[in-house]
Amino acid sequence: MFEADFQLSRPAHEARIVVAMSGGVDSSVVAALAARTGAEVIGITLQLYDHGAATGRAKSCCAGRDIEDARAVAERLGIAHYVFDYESRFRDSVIERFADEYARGRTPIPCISCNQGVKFTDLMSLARDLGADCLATGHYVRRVVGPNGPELHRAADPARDQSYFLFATTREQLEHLRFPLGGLPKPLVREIAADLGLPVAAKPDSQDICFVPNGDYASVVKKVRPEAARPGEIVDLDGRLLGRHDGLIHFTVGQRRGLDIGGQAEPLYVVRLEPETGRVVAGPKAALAVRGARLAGINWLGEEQSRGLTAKVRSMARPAPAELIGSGSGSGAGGMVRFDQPEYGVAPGQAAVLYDGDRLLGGGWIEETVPAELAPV
RNA sequence: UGGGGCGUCGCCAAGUGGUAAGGCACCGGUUUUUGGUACCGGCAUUCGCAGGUUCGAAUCCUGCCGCCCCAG
Repeated sequence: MFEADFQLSRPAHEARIVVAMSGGVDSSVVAALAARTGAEVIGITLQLYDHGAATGRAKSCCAGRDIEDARAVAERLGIAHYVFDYESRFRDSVIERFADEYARGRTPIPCISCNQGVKFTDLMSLARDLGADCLATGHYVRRVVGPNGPELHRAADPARDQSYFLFATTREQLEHLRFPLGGLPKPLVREIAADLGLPVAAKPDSQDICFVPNGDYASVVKKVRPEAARPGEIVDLDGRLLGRHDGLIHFTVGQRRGLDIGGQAEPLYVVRLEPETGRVVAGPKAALAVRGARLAGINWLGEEQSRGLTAKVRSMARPAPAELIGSGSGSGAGGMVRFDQPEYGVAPGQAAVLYDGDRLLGGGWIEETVPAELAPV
């Protein structure tokens, strides 16, 4: 049977591990693996949003049914389990920000806000209060102890890698975090769950935004920021009117479907959003090519580095050769990432995450992009 | 109310006697712990309308309707 290494600094039987349990297969297996080490294990589940509306949804997390699942798993494993109500905190730090970003014509990544705020700040502080040696989660990333301390690496299975969502993790946080699934293929995780008879073994993977029912994120934004749904014009690259839309919140850069403009020789994509005028600018795929992006709020988890990097502008992209130029020093600075080859569908509000091989060095928030036709950045 | 042109799926558009291409849009699915992309599948028994010729018409003929252009 698989034994996970929780990289504890003292004998397991003296250690206390807090596991963030969402109610899904992954974090349930983490709890099981933690229990198997002989350490004292405490499962914590945060109730994050309207559990009434989410009850019964199969592919959600952190609400209603999932909390019951987490509780059942903890019971099965014979570990302590606590549920905390973090709805208001989640609403402020994730949902409100999510809506604000869309209202500004940007495209947010709520999963990163959630990891940084609720999970790696609030939950971690809970874990500390409980005297935990570490906080373990079900993220598919690897924590590798290097010569200069812990490093964050991509998951062994690139198809499951979640490092993109963790780029803003601080060194302090990484010190206390553990990711026992980072080296495992997903099928093995399910196998472990099945072997242990965990009730969630066959539960579907979560997907889409957890607090958005039916994938209709625009209605969530409208509910929080009613003023964000202003109709406007759809124009081409030269400003010619092509059609109309029901609000910027329905679009993101690189999007093809939903423009509802026919009669074209080739597909039209959203090239950019103009919150000031309320216009959606559409153009051919070639107009999507960007050579670089200006970043803000850069976080360095590893050593600062500008050359020999690869960058991901979306979670499931293959890391593309890039360099970072004009970067200030230290975390929080701005900079410009330049891609060796053009990237497509890069939206402000998304993240550019930097790697050196498998190691995640850091990343930043995309403020604006540099079209490929313009002079090299 | 003289002349010319045009009317094929929501849009663009092939097809001029042999039994309706394609693109865009749209819809569905697959992929995916963000948005999105990509991929796969679906999408006109019918060609402005009504007659006629023909074994057979969107394609030929006649009439009507509509739109556009030129000229008055």
